[in-house]
Amino acid sequence: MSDVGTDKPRGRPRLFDEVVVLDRAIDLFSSSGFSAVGINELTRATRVKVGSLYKAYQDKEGLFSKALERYIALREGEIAAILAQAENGRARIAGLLRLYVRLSSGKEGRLGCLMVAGIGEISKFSFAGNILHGQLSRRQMLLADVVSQGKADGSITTVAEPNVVANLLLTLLYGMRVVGKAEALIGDTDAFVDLALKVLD
Amino acid sequence: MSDVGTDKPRGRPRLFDEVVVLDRAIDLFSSSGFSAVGINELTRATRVKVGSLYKAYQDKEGLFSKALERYIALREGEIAAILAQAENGRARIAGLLRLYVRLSSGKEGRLGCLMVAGIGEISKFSFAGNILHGQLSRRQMLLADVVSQGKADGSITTVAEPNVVANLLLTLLYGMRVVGKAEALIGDTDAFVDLALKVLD
DNA sequence: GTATTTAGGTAATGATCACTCAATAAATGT
DNA sequence: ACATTTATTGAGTGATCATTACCTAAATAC
Repeated sequence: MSDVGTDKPRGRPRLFDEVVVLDRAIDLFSSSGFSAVGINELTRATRVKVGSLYKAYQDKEGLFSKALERYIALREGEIAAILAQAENGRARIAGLLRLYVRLSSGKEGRLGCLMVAGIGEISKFSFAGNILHGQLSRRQMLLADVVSQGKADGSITTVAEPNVVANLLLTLLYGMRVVGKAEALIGDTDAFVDLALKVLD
Repeated sequence: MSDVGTDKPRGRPRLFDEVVVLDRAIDLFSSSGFSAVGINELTRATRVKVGSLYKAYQDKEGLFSKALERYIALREGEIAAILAQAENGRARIAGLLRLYVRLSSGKEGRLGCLMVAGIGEISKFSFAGNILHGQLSRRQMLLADVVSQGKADGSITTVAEPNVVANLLLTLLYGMRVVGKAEALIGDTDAFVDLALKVLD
């Protein structure tokens, strides 16, 4: 074993835990949006001094971008786990809908979605805009893929094109995050998911 | 005729056109969010000096609230017209879905939805938060009402409760605004609407 | 050892932030 | 005419904004 890539980094090692910093940034940006969160607030929440923050992330959008990438990775991990344990395409979609109902309820719902927050200010981003667009299209493709699986395994019978179904599901997922942030995703959540699944018939 | 309420106002008349000011504010806040728009930007766009703006609206949230109220009134007007000309409940829902597809496409889609922008920063609002919550619940009730009408006239056959259907439709409408802002509401829009209407079957 | 590299910490940058105040202007009421 | 009311204007408020420069600290490389 040559342990490639494990060689010691050159300068002084980082003292702060990047994962913690990004998680705090995720929470702040999710609940208030990019512009509403100041560097002061970020330094207070992360306990990382402003100089270190700028050395590590160049600027505010750089920090936002890294937080967004971590947010996406975490969510995609959750989703992969849900997809893996479901027995067919329809069950996978049902699992995703249930996940987003949960994400859009209670405290987590009020916190909000970093993707939605980012899209709200997408016009002012350079690099972060690419991340947002990329994630939207990857999510759309993933949904279309699952719909195709469901059509193949017989659990999804709609004659609609997988891309159209995926578009509608994508819209539903992010719509839940908006409505849930305002605590307006109320009522029988099982009935809500069952109803949404009708677009697969 | 006594022309009640038409008596001349007491002091110096307003020089600026409030409708124009609010429309500019709607555009700015919709596309960037509340915190991202500065007073400077608002004075430049409206050509109203900062002092006059503050005399008229007290503070930035006051201006945002008035803009939001106008935005809601305009949209509800559009919606009322669409509902009035449709022959049954299902056609009314179809009309609303088509409206939001249009709102979520092209330049208007990129501009974004002021409701969604407001919800994104709802935690920092006092008065504006009530407007947002109120509009969400009124829209939810309107949707449930139209679904009930469709059930009564036979054009909507689902056994799901109108409230659940309304919740799903509400989620779809705002989801379209999010996805549309990122220019990701693509593909066959007629097929999209047809598919969404399946939740009424 | 010394040089190099990277991070931490702090004070300070100019710009912009939301907001206020006092003076002036233009209308109505009596 | 004169008092009252409301709007306009523009300078000025302190606070906060994102960002940088500079010095020190801690690691590796030679």
